[in-house]
Amino acid sequence: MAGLIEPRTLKGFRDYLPAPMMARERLIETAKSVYRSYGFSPIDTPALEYAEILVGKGSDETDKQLFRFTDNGGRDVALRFDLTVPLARFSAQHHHELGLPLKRYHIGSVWRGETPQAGRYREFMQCDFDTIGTESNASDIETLLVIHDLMSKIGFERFTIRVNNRLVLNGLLEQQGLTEKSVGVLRAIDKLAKIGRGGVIEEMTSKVGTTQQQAERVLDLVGLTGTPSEILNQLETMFVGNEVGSTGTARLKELFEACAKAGIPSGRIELDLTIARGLDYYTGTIYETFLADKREIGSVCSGGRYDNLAGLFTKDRLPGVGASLGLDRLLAAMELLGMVETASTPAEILITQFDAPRLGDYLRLSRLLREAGFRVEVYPEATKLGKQLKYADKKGHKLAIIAGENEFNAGVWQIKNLRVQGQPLTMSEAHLVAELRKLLG
RNA sequence: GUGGCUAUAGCUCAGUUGGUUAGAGCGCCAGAUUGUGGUUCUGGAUGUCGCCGGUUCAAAUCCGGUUAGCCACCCCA
Repeated sequence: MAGLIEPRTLKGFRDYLPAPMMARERLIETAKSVYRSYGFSPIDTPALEYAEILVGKGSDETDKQLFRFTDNGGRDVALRFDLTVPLARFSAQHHHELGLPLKRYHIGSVWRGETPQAGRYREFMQCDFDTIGTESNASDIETLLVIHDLMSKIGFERFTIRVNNRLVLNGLLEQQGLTEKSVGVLRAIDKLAKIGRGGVIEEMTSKVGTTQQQAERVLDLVGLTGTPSEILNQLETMFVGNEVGSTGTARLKELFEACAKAGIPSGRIELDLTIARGLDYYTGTIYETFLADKREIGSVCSGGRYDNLAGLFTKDRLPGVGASLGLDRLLAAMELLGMVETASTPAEILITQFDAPRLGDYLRLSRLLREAGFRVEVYPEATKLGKQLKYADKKGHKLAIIAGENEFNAGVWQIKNLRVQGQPLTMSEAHLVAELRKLLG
């Protein structure tokens, strides 16, 4: 046959096979339930927006990475590259009808036309949650609690949420007379872990245009060590008379104290003055979450406070705070850490089809078991039993139910536990559900 | 967007200085076992060597282009 079209996917885009897709859906379910447990409501927005809504609202980089084109009606449109800018538009448009504060979560795909690398794709999913319309530090603290619960509900024990506050950084920059160059300086500081002290100084002096002395001084301050409270005490002293720095310090102090009282294990939250976040719109608290066992993969949940989210869309001032779970990156880490189950079926029970004329009985049982809350699949063909069991084994069903003439005559069902070796159980239908519950525990 | 590395069976890869019909392991299919999986044994199928073009008597092998993956820069989830 000539003229076959080669099946292929676009650069940076990919298919999801059942096993990873099930892990992905589980992750999304977990995220939703945590968000809902704090009272965040779901919303959605269109994937495609007028380009003017998206252009220039992120960084220069995001403009370059936009998937942008003219639609059939001649409109200049683009795919969203994050969920925050759509949220800004959404808030400006709807906050009057919804009221403030607005707590929303938003799970959806975003697109960036950047060069793909491991764990970085042109289409990926974000799971954002934000609190709009309040400047209260309580929301900053709650955001951190949500991140913490999210990570532990997903199943991570060894992770740290690094916290900082832009006001502290701004205070430092103000004292060094670097306010004008803050974006470049912060971007350089953000790279400290990656390129080292010398690299950061080099970048600051050559690219950003600070003096050697300014660069060193900034790094000294940012590199303060000790427990959070020790560092905060030093900052407090340093910022006497500096309002911006003092406010940032006070907010961080309240955050650490409240988290301790709320029962977050110490050590899971770190004060790290070097995290700056590249995004220009953050103005207060900043969060980054690292997996202790997969630090190199980068932050899996990041966010922060922005005090004027929708300034480009409305004169109403809409401060907010929130964070975004990097679903695909997290999933890649979980795969590497062996946290993803290998089963490729959601069904826990396979009913084999032994006697084709008994199809009705198999289907009746399957409905009865589904009614009882089990996920049940009936094998579609009455082929050799060995083949059906092999299928169950491969797909990851936990139990198989078998019945042929012998069983039907005796009025029983046979249960085979595929996770262990051994003799199958046989029992009447009356006892079946209870036994299955026990086996699937 | 810039630079580097890579591309051989469904998957992971081998293929010696270009030389006849391109290999292995795993997986897949069938049988041993016509009522019982994951172990074992036996047999079997599968490739225009990513794609296009060039050099050559001869290309999986060399050259150019292209597409995709990976890595670095940049940025970020």
